Amino acid sequence: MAGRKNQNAELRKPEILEGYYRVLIEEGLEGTSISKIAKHLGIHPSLILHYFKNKDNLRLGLIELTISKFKASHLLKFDHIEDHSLRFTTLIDTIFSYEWSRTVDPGVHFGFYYQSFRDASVSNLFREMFQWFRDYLYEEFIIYNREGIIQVNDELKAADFIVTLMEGLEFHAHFLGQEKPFEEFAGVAKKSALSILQNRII
Amino acid sequence: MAGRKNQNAELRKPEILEGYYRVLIEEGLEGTSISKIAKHLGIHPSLILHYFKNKDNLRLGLIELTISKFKASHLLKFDHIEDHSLRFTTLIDTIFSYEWSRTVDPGVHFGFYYQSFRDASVSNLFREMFQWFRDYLYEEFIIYNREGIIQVNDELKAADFIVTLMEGLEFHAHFLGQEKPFEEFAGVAKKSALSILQNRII
Amino acid sequence: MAGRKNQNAELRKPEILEGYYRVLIEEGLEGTSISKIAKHLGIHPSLILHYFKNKDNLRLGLIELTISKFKASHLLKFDHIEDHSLRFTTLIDTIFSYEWSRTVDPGVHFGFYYQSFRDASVSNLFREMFQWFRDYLYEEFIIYNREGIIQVNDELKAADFIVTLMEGLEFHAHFLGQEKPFEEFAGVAKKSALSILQNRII
Amino acid sequence: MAGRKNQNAELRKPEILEGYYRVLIEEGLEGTSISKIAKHLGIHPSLILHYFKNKDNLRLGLIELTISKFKASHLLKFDHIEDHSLRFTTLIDTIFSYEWSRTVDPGVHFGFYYQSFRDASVSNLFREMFQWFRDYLYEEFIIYNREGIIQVNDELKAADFIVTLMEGLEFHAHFLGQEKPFEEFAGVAKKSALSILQNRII
DNA sequence: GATGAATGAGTGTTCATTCAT
DNA sequence: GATGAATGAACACTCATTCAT
Repeated sequence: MAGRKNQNAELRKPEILEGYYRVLIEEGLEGTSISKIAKHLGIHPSLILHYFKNKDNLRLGLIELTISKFKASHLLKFDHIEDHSLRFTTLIDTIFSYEWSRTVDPGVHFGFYYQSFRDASVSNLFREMFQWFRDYLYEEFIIYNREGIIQVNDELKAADFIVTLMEGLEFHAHFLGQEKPFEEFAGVAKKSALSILQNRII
Repeated sequence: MAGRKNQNAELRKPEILEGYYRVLIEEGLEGTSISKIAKHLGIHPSLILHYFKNKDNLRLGLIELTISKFKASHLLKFDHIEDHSLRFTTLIDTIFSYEWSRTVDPGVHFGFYYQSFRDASVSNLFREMFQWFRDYLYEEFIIYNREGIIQVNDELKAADFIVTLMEGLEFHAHFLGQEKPFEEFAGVAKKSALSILQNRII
Repeated sequence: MAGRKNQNAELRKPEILEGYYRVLIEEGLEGTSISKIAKHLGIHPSLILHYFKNKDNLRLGLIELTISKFKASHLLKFDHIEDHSLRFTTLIDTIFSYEWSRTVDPGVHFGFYYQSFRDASVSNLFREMFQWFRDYLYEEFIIYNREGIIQVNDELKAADFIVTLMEGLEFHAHFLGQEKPFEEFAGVAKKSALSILQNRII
Repeated sequence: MAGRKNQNAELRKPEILEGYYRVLIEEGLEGTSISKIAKHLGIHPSLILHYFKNKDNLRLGLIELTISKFKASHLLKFDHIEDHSLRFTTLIDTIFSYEWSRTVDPGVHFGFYYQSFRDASVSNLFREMFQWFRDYLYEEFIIYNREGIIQVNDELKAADFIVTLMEGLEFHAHFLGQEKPFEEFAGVAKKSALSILQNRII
C-alpha cells in the first residue's frame, strides 16, 4: 500500500478510511491518531489532512462509510426476496445472526455509539441510521401483518421492539455471551421476537 | 470542595473519584485529563497521582465505585420486599423505568462499555457485574417460577433475555427515544417481557 | 473575483497582490498565508506560487505596489498646483490630514515597517521611499525658502523634521489619538510645523 | 544557563522572558517559537509552558516587563533631580538621546507596536504606557510653565507633541538616520521641541 | 499530605513548497 | 494557465508521569 503516487481523491479517500478503520480496530478511538494512520498506510500524515481537512472530517467520513455499508449490505440481503413469508423468515434469521452482529467491528461500532453522546453530528448520523432501519422494519411489518404472517396491533412499536432486542443482543454478546456460543442465546432472542410478533402482544 | 487540606486517603480517594465522574460527564472520556480533574477539585494534579498511582488505576477505581453503587442501589430497592409477587412486579417495573436507566450517567456508562473492548480489566469488571445481575435475576426467577408467578422453561435464559432487553432499552432510549417519551416505549418492552416470562416461551 | 480563468500574468499578478493586501488587513502579517489568500481569491494556492515564485517574492511585490501607489497618489495631489504659496499650504494641510495617514491601512503599513527590521530588501524599499519623499520636500523647501514662504537655514534638515513629525503623528494617532479626534492633535502638529518652518529654527 | 534545576518561578520566569527577548532580537516575531526559546535557554519547551500557560501569556509577560523597565529606568533618571530647571533640561536631553531610543531593542519595540494593531491587550498595555508618559510630561509641564521655564498655553497638548516627536524620531532613526549620525538629527528635533515649548506656540 | 519543577512523547494542524499532469 | 498530489518541517499545546522538597 505504501509508495503509490499520484492517485486521486476518488481512490485515496476510501483507502485512507480503510486504514483508519484498521488502526481503529487495533488501537481504539483514543489510541488512533492521524500519524498512526499515516504510518499504517505508509504515507505522510499531511496527506491525510490534504484529503480530509481535519480529524473530525475523517471520523465523519468513516462513520458515513460504515453506515452506507450497513445500509447496502442490508439491501443486498433482503430486497431481492419476493415471497413475503420467506422474506420475513430471512429478515428475522439475519437480524439475530452472528454475521449480522459482526457487520462492523463491534469495538469500532461501540466507539462511535459512545461518541454520539458528545458529538451531535455523529449522533445525528446514527439516529438517522437507526430510524432508517426501524422504518424499514415498520413498512415490512405492515405487509406481513396484512398478510397474516405476523399479528401485531402497532407495527411501529413492533419495529422499535425488534431494534431494541437486536441492539441488546449485540451488547449481550459482548458481556455475557463469552461463556456460551452466541447462537444459543441469539436463538432465545429470536424465539422471543417471533412470539411477540405473532401473538398480538404489541 | 476546593481547598480542604490534610485529609487522609480514605476520604480523599472517593472525593477524587467523584470529581473524576463529574468531569467525565462534562468532558467525555477523551476530554478528561488528570489536570482537568485537579482543576475541578481545586487541587494539584500531582496529588491525584499521589493517591492513584496512575490514570489506569484512577479509571478502574471509578469503575469499581460505579459498579458497587449499582449493586448497592439495586439491593436497596428489592431485597426488603418479602412478598414474592410484589417483588417480581417491582423488579420488572424498576428495570424498565427511566430512573433505572439513569442510575449512572449514560455517557459515562457507555464510555466504560466502550473501554471494555480494549481493556481486559474493565471488561472483566463489567462482565462480572452483568453476570452478577443476571444471576440475581436467575435466582429470583427460580422462586417466581416455582410459585407460578412466571412460567419459563429455562430460568437462566430468561434472565439473559431480560438483561438483553434492559440494555437494548437503554440503547434505544438514546437513539430512537428522543422523538417520543421514554416511558411509552419502556411500556412496550415491559409488556413484551411479561409476555415472554409468563407464557413459557423461553 | 473568483472563478475567472485564463487571464495572463499582467492582469493576474496585481489581482493577487490586491487579494494579499485585503487578507493582510483582516488577518495581519502572521495570520496571512498563501492558502488564505487563495481562498479569498477563489483560486488554487499553487497558482499564487506559479506567479510569484515564493512568499518572499509575493511580499516584496506588494510592498513595491504599495510604495508606488503612495508615490503616485502623492504626485496627483500636489504637482498640478502651480502657485507656490498655495502648493505649500496644500502640502502641509495634506501631510497632517487624516486621509493622508490612511493612504495605506496603518496595520499593513506598520507590519511592513516592522519587517524592515529583519528583511534588508524591505528595509531598502522603505528607506528609498522615505528618502524620496524627504528629498521631494527638500526641493520644495528650497523653492519656498527662496521665495520667503518659509524661513529655514537648512532645507534638508527641515524636510527631515517634517517627515519625523508626520510619522510621529501616525504613531500618535494609534496610541493616544483614540481619546480625542485625530484632527485636534493634527492641528497642533501642523501649527508647530509651521512655526518651525517660518521662524528660522532649523 | 542550561541544566540548572529546581529553581522556582520567581527566578525562572524572568530568565525565560530574558531568553525570549534575546531570541526575539535574533529571529523576529514570526521567527520566534517556544521551542527556539527553549533551545536558547537549554531547557525543555514544556517548561516554558509550565511557567507561562501559553504563548500569549508569554508575550504579554515580556511586554509588561518591557514597559515596567521603561517606567523604572525613567523614574531613576529624573525623579531625584530637585531643581526644576535642571530637571527640564535633563528631561529633554534624555528624550532626544540615542540611549533613550535604545532602551528597548527597536526591532522588538516595533514588533510589539505592530502587534498592538491586532491584539487588544497589547494595544491597551502600550496605550497605557504612552498615556502614562504623556501624563507625566503633562504634570511636569505644568510646573515648568508656572515657573517660566517653558511658555505654553496648553500643557497637555504640549506633552502630546513631545511624545509625537519622540516617536517620530525613533522612526526616523531607522529609515533616514543611517546616512548620518543619529545625534545630528536628534539635535534638530530637540531644538524644534524647545522652540515650540518656549514660544507659546501650543 | 501536598506542591511544583521538569521531562518527553505525542497531538492535530498549518505552512510553504515541489512536482506531475 | 491551472490544479492537485505529496512532502516535510514546524508549531502551540496537552498529557501522564517522575522526582525533589
